[in-house]
Amino acid sequence: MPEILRWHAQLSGAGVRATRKRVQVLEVLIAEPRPITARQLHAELLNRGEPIGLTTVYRAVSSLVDAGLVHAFTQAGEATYRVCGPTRHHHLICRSCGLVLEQTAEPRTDGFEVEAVYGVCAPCARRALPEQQRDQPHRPRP
Amino acid sequence: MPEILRWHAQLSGAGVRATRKRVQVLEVLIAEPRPITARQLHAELLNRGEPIGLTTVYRAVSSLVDAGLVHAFTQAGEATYRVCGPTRHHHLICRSCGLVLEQTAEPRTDGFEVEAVYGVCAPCARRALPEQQRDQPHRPRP
DNA sequence: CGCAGCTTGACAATGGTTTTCGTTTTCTAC
DNA sequence: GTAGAAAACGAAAACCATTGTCAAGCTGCG
Repeated sequence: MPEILRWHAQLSGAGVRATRKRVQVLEVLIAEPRPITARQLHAELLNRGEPIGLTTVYRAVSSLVDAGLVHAFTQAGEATYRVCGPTRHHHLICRSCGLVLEQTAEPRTDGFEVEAVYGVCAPCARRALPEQQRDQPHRPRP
Repeated sequence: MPEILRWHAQLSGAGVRATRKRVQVLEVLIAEPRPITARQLHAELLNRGEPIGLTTVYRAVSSLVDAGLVHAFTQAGEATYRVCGPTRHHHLICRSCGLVLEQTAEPRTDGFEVEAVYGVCAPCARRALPEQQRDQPHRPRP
């Protein structure tokens, strides 16, 4: 199924009209390789010459999340958004660089239905603390 | 090593004094089986007849997180806190009931250093959607 | 056309968290 | 013990992401 048809199917399936503003928000999200905040979305749309209100951006991403086209993350205490595929999956999110990987394998650790895994990706882990103590528990990196 | 000595060792190791207020905050956290918010911590301390300011609670949990005694989570958009063990580990957090499991095994999915895994625990998963469609991608449960 | 209902956006309100700043407590040196 | 310095404390204000309000605009349908 072509992407654009899938969008409309998923939107209407969730009772959400594919309005101009919502599609514009979705287009920005599709172009972004990693999760961005509502304010960044808003700024990017204004950059593109598309007048839109911040309130509308918040409502659009909310609709898109409800429709299953977009996934919401929490990074540094604020919500970020990114498009995600239609099949069941979970995400690996690097707390340091913001990289997101979609994983289709089902880990089911201890019976958990895993939705999001936060951690530090291999390149960021190598970059940080290359020679310092490594066995400290959960010291947040600056 | 007795718990109380470990606290002091970890606190002083992070350059944090084991003051009366911080110890009281830590005691409440130790008694709580799952993560609680700063406001809940504050209310519980007032309940116990310990006068403390909300600002101090925020600063105390921040110090305790820095010292590695407490781990911070994000649930429903606000920060929650819970004591955690001294050894390297990660957490499984149920988005539905707030249950937290400490895991010491290293999953290292795709080279990630896993810190926190958000999902739905088995009892909550059984309770929700027992017969409805199960293969929807990431539809947030109400 | 004309209505009903969804959508939009400026503005206000909310609420968790942090900053400010003056006061109090704690630690260290004597 | 006492003094002085540094850290901790707390009330109030500031901050800021997010949500609510409400009037105006748009869309589809009879």
